[in-house]
Amino acid sequence: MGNGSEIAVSKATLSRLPAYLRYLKGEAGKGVEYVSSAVVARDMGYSAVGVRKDLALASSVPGKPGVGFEVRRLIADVEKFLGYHSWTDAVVVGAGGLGRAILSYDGFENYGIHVVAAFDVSPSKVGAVGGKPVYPMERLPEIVRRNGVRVGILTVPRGAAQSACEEMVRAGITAILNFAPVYLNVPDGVTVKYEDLAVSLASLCGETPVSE
Amino acid sequence: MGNGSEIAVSKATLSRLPAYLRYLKGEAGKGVEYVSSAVVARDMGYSAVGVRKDLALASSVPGKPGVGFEVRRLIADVEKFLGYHSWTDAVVVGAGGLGRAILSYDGFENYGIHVVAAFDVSPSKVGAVGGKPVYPMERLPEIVRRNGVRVGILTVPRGAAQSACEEMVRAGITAILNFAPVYLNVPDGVTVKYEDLAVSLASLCGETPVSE
DNA sequence: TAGATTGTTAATCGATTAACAATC
DNA sequence: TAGATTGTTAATCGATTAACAATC
Repeated sequence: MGNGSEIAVSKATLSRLPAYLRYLKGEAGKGVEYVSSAVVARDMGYSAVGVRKDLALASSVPGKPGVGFEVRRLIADVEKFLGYHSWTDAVVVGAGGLGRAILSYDGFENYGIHVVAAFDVSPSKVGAVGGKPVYPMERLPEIVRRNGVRVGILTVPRGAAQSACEEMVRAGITAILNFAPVYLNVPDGVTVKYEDLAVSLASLCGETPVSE
Repeated sequence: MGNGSEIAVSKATLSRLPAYLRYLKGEAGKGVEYVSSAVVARDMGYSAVGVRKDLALASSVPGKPGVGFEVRRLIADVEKFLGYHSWTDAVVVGAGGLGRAILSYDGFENYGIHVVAAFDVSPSKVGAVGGKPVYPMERLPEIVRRNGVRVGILTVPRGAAQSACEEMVRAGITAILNFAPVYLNVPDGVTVKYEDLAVSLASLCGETPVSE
């Protein structure tokens, strides 16, 4: 679809680009103006050729032979490439510990994500957290529709996840970031991404060299 | 290393196994006793042959032609295969909103992860959350060493992340799950896994079909 | 110019898909 | 036995690595 001039970008590259961004921002903060693919590769544990291929794809300007890539321009290019400048609205469903932590999380704004509001079944949770309103669950459809929100962050307890998910889908949510450690049954056209903190941690442990 | 009888298991398979586990537990909860690769594939959006290859690797018993795999046994086998039954201790550094949410998170126990304690520089955070102690930061080395903890969960604000990370490494932590949205500089032998909530959400948004 | 570093083309590697015989 | 579903072997596909000419 589109005009056919799109560049094919591999999934693997796409998953690495946010890591470059994080690294480059760190270097920029240290006052580094140029980076070479060799240095980036060493610091990040990638191969230099891989880094060049990835960056060539996202950079608006080719790297300078003998010099490398300009850090500040590269940051802007990668952000643009990833679409972090086009804003996306999201809602949080479940205003318990994790939901509240997410409401106060300052990292989203940098990625073009705007958390609109949170929702909870419990009247005691209604109010505001981190400057964001927490509404009773009944208002979910109204607010999702009014703002045309497509993305929802699900942070309810395990047992409430499936039914909350169904409410979200009914309200018009089509992409769910699920923190509840359960499998969600969703209709076609709805994407679920599982953000299982325990799995992340377990996979990290798996990488720890097990000595004897 | 080892006795040479180890089976090569692809990274791709390893990353899918926790997803199978989540799905299988959901089915078990519904009372399903057997699943076929075709059904799993349809529900999870994989290919049936891929599912068979993955499950063959983790299952202790071959699937029965004409019937499929026994759900309960498969769950036990996959858990065993992933090593979720060998306990790993972990500490949380940073007892703010996210740190406290993780302390009360009930999902870790199922994955063989035991959160020992949390630490915070602020005296006002010291105490207990979710039945877990929160100690002042000074006690990190002592408690990490005494328990032989290798895994740390970093949930301090962005600006404090690098120095907290260094304290963790000094104390003996060799694997860090980093929730701060910054690149961490660590010595060789230390693994960092970036758990950037914003990146997860952004990548989810990227999968949302952009209409016109 | 010389040195460093780039981008590209070809070769390798790993993972997925296709085809099919084996078996409950 | 017949049908469904399995596991395996070969073919395809995608991504990474190696080799090298181009260029600041």
